[in-house]
Amino acid sequence: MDFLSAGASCGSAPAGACSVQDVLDRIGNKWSVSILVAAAPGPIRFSALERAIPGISRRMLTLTLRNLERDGLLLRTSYPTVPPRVEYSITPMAVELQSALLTLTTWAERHQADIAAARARYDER
Amino acid sequence: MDFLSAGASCGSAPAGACSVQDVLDRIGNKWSVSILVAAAPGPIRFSALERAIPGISRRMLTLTLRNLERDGLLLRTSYPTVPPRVEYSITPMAVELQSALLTLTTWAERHQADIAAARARYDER
DNA sequence: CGGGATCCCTTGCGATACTG
DNA sequence: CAGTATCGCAAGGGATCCCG
Repeated sequence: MDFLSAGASCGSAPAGACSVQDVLDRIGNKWSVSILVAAAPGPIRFSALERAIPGISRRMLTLTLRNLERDGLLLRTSYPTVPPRVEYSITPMAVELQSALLTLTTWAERHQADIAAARARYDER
Repeated sequence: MDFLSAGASCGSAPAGACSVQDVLDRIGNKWSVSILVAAAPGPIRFSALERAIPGISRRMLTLTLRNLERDGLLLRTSYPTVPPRVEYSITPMAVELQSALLTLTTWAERHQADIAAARARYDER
């Protein structure tokens, strides 16, 4: 059954996995979700993001911000002052994405114990 | 790979990103979703999976199957015949996960044009 | 302050060959 | 048929330094 039916062509994924894979390729990396969460609802400054996301490097913050901006999930606004000031806000599209991710969060929390149990059982052998 | 127990805290993620990150760490790789989709509702044999997922290598199919089985998302049943026969089925928990992913699919399809446009705009400069 | 450039290590993944 | 073992490349990501 393909209730995960896809619209566009998406390389070599089986029918149904395509669109999901597309999203995952964008936000399935180490920092995207953390940034999206931390940047909501915005605006928030670069240094504030850095402080809000423990463990992220300056490099990865910049890179991930660029990718999110490129996909239209973040809006970057720079003010040509001295010292410079840059603010990021999430777009309406990203807000909708967060709602979608909420479904995943619910699933994760509901089955977190089952997963732990399954792992324990598996690792025991 | 992550050998921490599933019950552990999500470490450095901001509040709210934790559970989602947890799911993404499991299925955010290259083949997990494709396999879950192809294996539904099951049972399906190893070679059938291999044929159903174009481009996957034997190695990655095996590895990803193991991880999914470990997390309790797939059930592996081997029949000690000659030649051997192994069947995989997705678990009820994985079925629920697919429903959750449907939300993401919907989002992806609805905004796929907007994303493409945002990218084009960004790349143009 | 908000990055870019460079270096380097680690991880993911593909290709290929072998096996019960 | 359903794997395992080994190799090697390339992407991901951290640390550090520099710069307008």
